[in-house]
Amino acid sequence: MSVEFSHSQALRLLHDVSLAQVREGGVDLSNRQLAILLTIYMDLPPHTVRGLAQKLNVTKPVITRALDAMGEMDLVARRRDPADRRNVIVQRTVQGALFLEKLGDLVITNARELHL
Amino acid sequence: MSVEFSHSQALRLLHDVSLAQVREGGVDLSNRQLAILLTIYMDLPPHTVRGLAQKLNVTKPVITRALDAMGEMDLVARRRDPADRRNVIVQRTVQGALFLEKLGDLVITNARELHL
DNA sequence: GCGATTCAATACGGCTCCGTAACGGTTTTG
DNA sequence: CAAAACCGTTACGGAGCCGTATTGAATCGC
Repeated sequence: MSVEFSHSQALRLLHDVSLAQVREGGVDLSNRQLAILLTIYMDLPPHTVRGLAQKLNVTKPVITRALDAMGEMDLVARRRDPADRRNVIVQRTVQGALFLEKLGDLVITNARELHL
Repeated sequence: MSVEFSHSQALRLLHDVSLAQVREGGVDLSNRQLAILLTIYMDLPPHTVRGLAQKLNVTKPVITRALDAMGEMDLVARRRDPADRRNVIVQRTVQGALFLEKLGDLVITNARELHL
């Protein structure tokens, strides 16, 4: 992308990416779910429910429910921490990695089309 | 942004933007609502319910409900088309423009921090 | 060892959104 | 000037997420 990156170019990029996702009609994540998913995949593990809740500034049930929903879609997996069995370790999945790969490609493709 | 724009940089940008929005705790739009809002503000008017439904590949009630929700937040406004009173013209609002301005700034700020 | 603490999950009532179908109001058609 | 077509909205039952409060399991502190 060029160094100059205008306001309307930023919004156009968001528009094109979100529009492509809506039109595709596939997985429809909320903003919260996306933020959780991206945090799991982009930040250093390990990820616990409590840790994610603090990072996102939301309550723990929000994380639990989001993991329920995304676990159902095989985007993330849960595992008990053997060292401290109170904790739950959130892990990546092949399905989740594929989804984010596709999402990243979508951003790059649309950015290129905008000559950014 | 540089011409080279890696996969992980794209996801990192999305992560930072969505995380900032979640942590902020303000308006929480679904992906569909965001796509509708950005279409209204980025594409050429006039915008009708039917036109938006076709553009986004969703049913009309989805648009009606999204306009209800975003109208309640003063992000968009509705007006009957005087020429053909069956149509509803969807219009921008000051509040909506401010929201998108803030969103665009968020993208640009995070892009700069990633040295894109 | 035993109470206090911490963890994730669950219960609960409420709200929003979903898709399908039906509905009134408006315009076009023949 | 009726019949058909079109537009946006509403009705309906179902599903998902919300925040708050509570639960059960595991660990810590004394």
